[in-house]
Amino acid sequence: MRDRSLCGALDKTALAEMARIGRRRTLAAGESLQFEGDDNILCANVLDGVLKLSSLTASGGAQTVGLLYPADFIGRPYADTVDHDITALTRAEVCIFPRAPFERMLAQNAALERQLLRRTLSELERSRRWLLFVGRKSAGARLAGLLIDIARRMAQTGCGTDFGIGQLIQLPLTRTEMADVAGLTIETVSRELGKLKDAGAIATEGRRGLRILKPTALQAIMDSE
Amino acid sequence: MRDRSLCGALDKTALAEMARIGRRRTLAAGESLQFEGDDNILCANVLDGVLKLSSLTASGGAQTVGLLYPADFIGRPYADTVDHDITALTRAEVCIFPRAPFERMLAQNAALERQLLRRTLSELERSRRWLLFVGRKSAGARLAGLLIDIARRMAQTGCGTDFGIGQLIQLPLTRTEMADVAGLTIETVSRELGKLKDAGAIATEGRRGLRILKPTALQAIMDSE
DNA sequence: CGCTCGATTGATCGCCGTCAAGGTACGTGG
DNA sequence: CCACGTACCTTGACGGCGATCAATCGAGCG
Repeated sequence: MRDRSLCGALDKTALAEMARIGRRRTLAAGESLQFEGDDNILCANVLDGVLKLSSLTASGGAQTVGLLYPADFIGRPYADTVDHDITALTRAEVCIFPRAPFERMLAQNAALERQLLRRTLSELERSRRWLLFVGRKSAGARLAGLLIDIARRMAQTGCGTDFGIGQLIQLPLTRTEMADVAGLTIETVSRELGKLKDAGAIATEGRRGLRILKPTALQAIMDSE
Repeated sequence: MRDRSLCGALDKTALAEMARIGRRRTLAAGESLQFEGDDNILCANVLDGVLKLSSLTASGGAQTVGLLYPADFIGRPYADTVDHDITALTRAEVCIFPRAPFERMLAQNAALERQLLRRTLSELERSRRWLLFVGRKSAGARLAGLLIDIARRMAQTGCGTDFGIGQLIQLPLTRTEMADVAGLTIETVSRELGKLKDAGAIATEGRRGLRILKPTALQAIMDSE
C-alpha cells in the first residue's frame, strides 16, 4: 500500500524522517479528526478505513464534499484554518503529521511535493466531476454514480482486484451519509435504491452489504441525464 | 499582476526561461482553448478576460465547473488527456506553455512547483465550497453566491479595490452561462434575478451591467438555506 | 429601421423534499 | 438462544420548487 501513498516518492532517509514526525491514531466510527474553523495544525495519511470531508449548512443539513480511502492524503498545507470537518465513517487508522514539520519536509523534499501536487490535481478533478453530477443529474444517476465510485475504491483498497460482478461489498456509509454525499434526502436514497434493485442492477444484503449485478446497467443509469 | 500569478515565485533567469517557452494568444469570446478528451498538450496562464471550465452532459446540457480569471492557472500537468472544455467567456488573453517544457521547468524549479501546489489546493477548496452550494442550496441562494463571487473576482482583477456598494460591474457571463455554473435553467436565473431586483439587493443595467446595492442582503440570501 | 439573439414572463408538470407511519436489522440483556 | 429496544431503513401521501414548454419583449448590431 505504501507505494500508492504519498510515501511512495520517498527515499530511505526521508521515510525515516517521515516515520519520526508521524504518529498513528485509531478513530472510532463517527469520531472526528477536526472541525471546520479549527486551527490547521495537522496533515495525515489514511492507512485504513473510510473518512468523509463535510460541511454543515445553516439549516443543519450536511453536505459531504469528499470521501477519503486508504492511501489518501488529509489536510491542507499552507492554510491557517481548517475548511471542513473530517469524520471517520468506519473505524479508521490514520498517520498524523503535525503541519509545521510536515511543511518543512515538503520544502526539503521535491519528490514529496511533486507527489502531493499530482494527488491534489487529481482530487480537484474528482471534485469537479462530482460537481457535474450534483449540478445536473437526477437522483437515480447520482446514486448509481456514487455506488460505482464506492465499489471501485473499495475494490482497489481491498485487494487490488477490479470489482467483480456480484461480489459482496461492505458499504462504508449509512443511507443518511449517502444522502449527504449525493445532495439528496435519506428517503430519496432509499427509494432510488429500491428502483435499482427492482431493475436487477444491484442487490442489497442487510444494511451495508451491496452486490452490483449489472455493472453496465448501473453505468447506463449513471450516464443517463 | 505578475506577483499574483504563478510567475511571482520566479527569479530572473527562470522568468526569462518562462518567457522563452510561453507564447501569448488572444481568444475571442466563445472561442475554445481545448475540448474534453483532447490530448493534453498545454498549460497556460490567464492574462486578461474570463474563461470557463465546463463539461457536456449526455442530454446536451452543460455544467460549468469553474471560472478562470486573470492570474489563474490553466491545465493539468502530468495528465494525458484533457478533462474539461476551456472556453473564453469574454475576449481573453492567455500565455500558453507547451506541457512538456512546462513540466521540465516544474521539475527544475521547486518554487514554481510549490506555487502551483498552493494554487491547486485553494482551487480544490473553491470547488468543494461550490459543491456545497450546488448540492444543498436553493436557486436564489446559488445565484446570490455566484454574483458575490463574480463581484469579488472582478473587483480584484479590475483595480485591487474591494467591490463597492452600487459600483457598476460588467458581468462576464450571459444568463445561459450563469445557469450553467449554478446548475439551473436560464428561466430560473431570470426569475431569481428579478426577485433580487424586487428586493432592492441588486440593479441591472442592460444585459451585462450589475450593481450590488445591498451586499448584506445579498449575503443573507446566499447564506439562507 | 429592422433583424436576430438573448432575456423575460406566464402556464403547467414532475421530481424530489417534507411529513408521517410502520418495518427491519442488529446489539444488548435476560 | 430468544426477547426486547433502539436506531436505521422503507414505504406512503402530499406539496413546492424549479424544469419545461411557449409566447413576447427588448437590446444591440448591421
